[in-house]
Amino acid sequence: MDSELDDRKAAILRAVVEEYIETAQPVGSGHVAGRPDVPVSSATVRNELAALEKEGFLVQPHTSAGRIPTDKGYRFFVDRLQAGPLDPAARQQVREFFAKAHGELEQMLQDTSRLLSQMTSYAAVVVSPPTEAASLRSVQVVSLAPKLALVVAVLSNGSVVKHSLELAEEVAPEQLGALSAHLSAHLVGRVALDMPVLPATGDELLDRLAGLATHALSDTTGPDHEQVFLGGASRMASAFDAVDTVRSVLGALEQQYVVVSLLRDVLDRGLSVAIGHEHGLLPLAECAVVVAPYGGAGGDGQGTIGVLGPTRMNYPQALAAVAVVSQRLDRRLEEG
Amino acid sequence: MDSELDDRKAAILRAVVEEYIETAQPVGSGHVAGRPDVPVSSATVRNELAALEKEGFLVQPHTSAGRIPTDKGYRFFVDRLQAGPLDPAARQQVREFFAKAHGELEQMLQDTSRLLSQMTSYAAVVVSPPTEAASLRSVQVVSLAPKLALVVAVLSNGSVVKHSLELAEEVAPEQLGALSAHLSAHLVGRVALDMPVLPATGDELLDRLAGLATHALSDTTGPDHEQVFLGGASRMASAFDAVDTVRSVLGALEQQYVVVSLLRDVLDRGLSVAIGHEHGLLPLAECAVVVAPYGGAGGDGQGTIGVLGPTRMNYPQALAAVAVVSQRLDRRLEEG
DNA sequence: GTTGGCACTCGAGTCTACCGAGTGCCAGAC
DNA sequence: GTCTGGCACTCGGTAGACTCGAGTGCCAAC
Repeated sequence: MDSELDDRKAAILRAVVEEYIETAQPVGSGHVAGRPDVPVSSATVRNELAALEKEGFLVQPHTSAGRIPTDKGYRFFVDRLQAGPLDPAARQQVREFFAKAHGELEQMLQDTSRLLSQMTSYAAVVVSPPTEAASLRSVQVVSLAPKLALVVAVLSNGSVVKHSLELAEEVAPEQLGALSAHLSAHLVGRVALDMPVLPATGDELLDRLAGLATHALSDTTGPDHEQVFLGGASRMASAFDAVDTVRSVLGALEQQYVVVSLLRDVLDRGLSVAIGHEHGLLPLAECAVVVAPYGGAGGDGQGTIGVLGPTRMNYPQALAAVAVVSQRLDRRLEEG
Repeated sequence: MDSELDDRKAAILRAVVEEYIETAQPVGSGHVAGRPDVPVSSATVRNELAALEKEGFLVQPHTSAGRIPTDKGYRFFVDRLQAGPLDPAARQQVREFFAKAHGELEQMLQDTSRLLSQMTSYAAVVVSPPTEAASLRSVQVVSLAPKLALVVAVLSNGSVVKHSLELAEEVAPEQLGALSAHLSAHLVGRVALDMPVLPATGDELLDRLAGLATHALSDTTGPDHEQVFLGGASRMASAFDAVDTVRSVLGALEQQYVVVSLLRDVLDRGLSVAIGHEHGLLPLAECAVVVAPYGGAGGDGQGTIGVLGPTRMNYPQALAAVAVVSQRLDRRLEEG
């Protein structure tokens, strides 16, 4: 890495990033030179700015304009960021939220995405923990129509999965009862992901239905069945002024699998922030995302939360918000 | 009503609306005079335009510009609209969609909102049928943690509702089993909305838990528990050029109860189209909505579908799309 | 009642000039 | 050497002048 910048360059770069995040205007040497941590003249700053531009940390929209950070510039800034504490008002807001948060997991995650969005004034995403790691607490098959039944399973993390079964012939309610009992006996307590082949019972119809049901269950509990809760997408409209950018960003957010794989990818690479082109998604090239995992302690699998904003987002605030919310969510899930 | 327009005025108004919907530009007398159904000179058209403006059907953005329809102008246009047939390509698209649509109700409704959005290139909303009218097919209480249980109910329309129960003391699994049986015996087959007070069993704990559970169920199956599926919200970004409008519209769409009550309100007033200020929602003042009910035949309650676009939306297309999709959805739900 | 003609209006686009924030570079000071 | 003040230069943005053209309202004539 050539990101060995001397102290002064680092201070100047940080100043430019901070100023640009605040004003959204290209930053000139004069604005930086005034600062207490940059005790040199604007001429010196200009020389340094030129050097920083040559090294790829800054760009000039055009000659005789100020500088704007590149993705690389933001990256340098974020990497040196010591996590500042969240401001007390926001802290209080989080505390109150989790004091009141009760009831269904899904509802809470949805509300959490709203909370995060409100705290940061960017869009927020909460991905539920995958159901793979959870164990089955209950399995039941319910008849809906003569040739239609529904498998309903309750998992240890409180989520409920269901899948309809289209039956080739009519099945008597008693047989569905026997099926439910058979499935319960062999599946309850097992990890949801590995659906075993059930032992034959001698009853051909029962065995066939059991096969259908286990197949259906592994369909709905397998990977790629995370739920995505998106909050505050409308705030992306204020984050960009080009209406085209807004549309492409919102379009990308509508595709849940894009969001899920983005967050997963970032975490897999050991990052907590991905800026602009660092993640490969073209429609989100002007966005940065701040992510954190949550859960996983109780063996129930990890979920992810994230904040999505423009690359010139308020990183300290976003990092602090994501950190504190993920911690609280952790604690909450451990309590059950 | 003063909307007694003679034939020529009506034809001119229709021409202006059509032209404006197509071009998004103020329409001048010259463009209208050329048409086959307006066989008069532009001077005559000008006189009529001035009259239409005085009666409130049109406005002029500024002197010496063409005319733009008002909400009242669109209303007149829509009321005289004879429902044209959907173009064959879209018809085919719908057919294919419903041929493939299988599985869960929720998934299908979500996909339907995407379909509608794609057909019209506006945002689309699907509100699930309320669970009030459905009957209970199964009730079960499952233990999640020592002091936490989950009531899970399956309804006749295939939806599954759940509600967590926070218990004051630890309850043995056998007792939850007894509770499930007790609830099943008295609730299965009943309409979800009217939860009765269960007869006393002599077991004080059981009765107390049963009370908790029925209360929880009426909580989740009562009114205001419709699910809302929103598709293609990002398309609203292209519908307006003011970024502020986009943000306020998207913000309104994020609040589900706003959407639900908007659609319900429109249907209650016997309308299938609400334009601009006709519905009272300020953030959606520049939007029009085309709605239709679906379902309700099997006694399972009516749901609603709708298309939301700018007031200058393509009404014939939207009306046709909404009509055909709601019909198909109807048929689909009757099949089960 | 309808029409062609005409004077008028006003937004949009083009061109110009100007201002000012910002740059790069250089010569001199520390 | 490194920093700094000075200076010439660049270039986007704004404001004013001008033109163009689509559109209007009105009136006299058919």
